[in-house]
Amino acid sequence: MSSDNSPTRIRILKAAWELLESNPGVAARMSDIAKKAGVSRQALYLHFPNRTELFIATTKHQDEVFGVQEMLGASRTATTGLERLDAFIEAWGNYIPRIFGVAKTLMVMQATDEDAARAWGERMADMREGCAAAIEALDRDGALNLDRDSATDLLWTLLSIPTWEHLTQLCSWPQEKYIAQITEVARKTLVKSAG
Amino acid sequence: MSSDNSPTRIRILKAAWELLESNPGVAARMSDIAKKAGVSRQALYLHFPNRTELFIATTKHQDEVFGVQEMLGASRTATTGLERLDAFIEAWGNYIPRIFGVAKTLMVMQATDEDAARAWGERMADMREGCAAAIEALDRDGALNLDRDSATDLLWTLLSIPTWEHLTQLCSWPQEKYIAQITEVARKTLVKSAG
DNA sequence: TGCGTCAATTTACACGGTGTAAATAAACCG
DNA sequence: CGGTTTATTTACACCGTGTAAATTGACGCA
Repeated sequence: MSSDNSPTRIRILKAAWELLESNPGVAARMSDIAKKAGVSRQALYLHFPNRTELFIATTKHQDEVFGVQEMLGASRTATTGLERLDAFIEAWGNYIPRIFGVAKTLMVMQATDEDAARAWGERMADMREGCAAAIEALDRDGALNLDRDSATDLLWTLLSIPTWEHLTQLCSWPQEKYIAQITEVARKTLVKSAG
Repeated sequence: MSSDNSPTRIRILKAAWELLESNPGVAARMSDIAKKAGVSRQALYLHFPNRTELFIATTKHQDEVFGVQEMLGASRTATTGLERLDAFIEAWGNYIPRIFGVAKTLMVMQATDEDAARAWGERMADMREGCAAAIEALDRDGALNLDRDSATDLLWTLLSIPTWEHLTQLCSWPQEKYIAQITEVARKTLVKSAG
């Protein structure tokens, strides 16, 4: 899926990735990334048109390495809607911490950079598809408490990265507590007469 | 509460405020603010040490003008815990759109600027107090479903600005729907056997 | 050996935005 | 009138991004 697999390109992506991860949202400078990749600053521009595109490429590379598609696809094998909801929350919820560093950076850049906003928007739209599918499964079971759109929006928000950040970083909830509580909230608000 | 009330200082704050509001998160440049305030760029530095402090002062000024304290205090007059929860959600939830422009800017700057992070953190800590008070009232009624801390964290997250932004901006929920649904979620997850 | 080419390096520079500094002007007040 | 405050103008240092150009080194190939 990547247009170029030259080893230095990969080295650069890895360097960017590590820097963003160690300092989420702060958006490392080009010179930092270059140094970490063992490459001159100008060399970065041989592989990426600008800083924003480098970061976008970093997220895409990350998705490739981790295989988001397969991961989220797993939840599709669940039989009942409720099982599927749980599986999706667990799959996505446990994926967030792995991508948080890069994701946060792109989220922050979104405010000032149109390309970053577009890239981030697409990524979140993909995620919403997963929410919609889980909600649909619930609805087919006749277990949905709300209209589909509202339910999808709500689940989408519950599973958003800022929500994860708020609970695990600001409130210092351990990851397991986050998963457990979000699952609880989702069930109580979305599933008909369920605890 | 403000240390200086010179008319130009106020004009500058108002200009910054309007600019941030019309373009949330993008962080207007000093020259833009100066132009809007009808003042030279350098004059800004006579009133504020730097850009970050100007924005921090802008939020404080805003809180003064709007009177957050009184607004949130109103929810304290409710008798039962449930009424109080509802009142708090409505008060704060309807306050968010008024401050969103400036708030978002500070949130974005938080990532790169320590002073902004500190100021924003304090503001959010204040808000958490309100959540804690509402939860406490619920608990006194014996109507709380969770331990106090977890419940407070959850309500705090539910009422966070990113959550509001996600639902009203990304999902284009009207403000009333936001209030109604958040109230619903809060009740279902926090209040013992309530719909 | 020599040529072309590709990747990367070095050096230099333009641009935009922040913040500092200094000299000047205008308004106000005693 | 002189002093103080407030703001203005101009200039500049600094930093980070992105563009450009000249240079080097390695590789394959005839």
